[in-house]
Amino acid sequence: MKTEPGTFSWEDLQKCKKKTTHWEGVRNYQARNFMMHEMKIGDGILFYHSVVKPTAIMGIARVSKNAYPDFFAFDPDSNYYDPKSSFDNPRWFMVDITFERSFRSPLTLDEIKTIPELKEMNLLKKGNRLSIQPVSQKEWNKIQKLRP
DNA sequence: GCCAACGTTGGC
DNA sequence: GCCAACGTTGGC
Repeated sequence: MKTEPGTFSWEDLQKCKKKTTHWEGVRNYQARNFMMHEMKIGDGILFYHSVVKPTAIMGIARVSKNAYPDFFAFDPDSNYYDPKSSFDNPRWFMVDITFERSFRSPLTLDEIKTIPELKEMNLLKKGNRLSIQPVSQKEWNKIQKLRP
């Protein structure tokens, strides 16, 4: 899961009550569908800081609640308000995520690029803009070895 | 700050 | 259903 640390950072997550937050504001259908259909309680998450250098995976979080309606879409005062999403027919969904552990040092995009096993990661693909991306088992295992 | 990539919108 | 215009993302 990608986030701009200026909006919501790895440190912010650790300051949350129970180190848990709802992942509101996803307004892309592919990312939404992935949350709705693929992400389940207990699944591992690589938490990635985009835009602000050094861009890097900061650590591991877990899905702690399956997808449910993103209620920020119902709030006219929210930046994430979407009048086309209603309580009865919600268009946008979110999951809850919980902090698990920080990497000793962030796994930077530059480092990821040097690792042959991670060459196929969605993160490295040109034009990739999706804020939530699947990670293969192989990639996951390799990253655990790099940052035990 | 630039710009490629790409998703969304809306007129037709 | 097409596609031009527009907005956003995000690495560089």
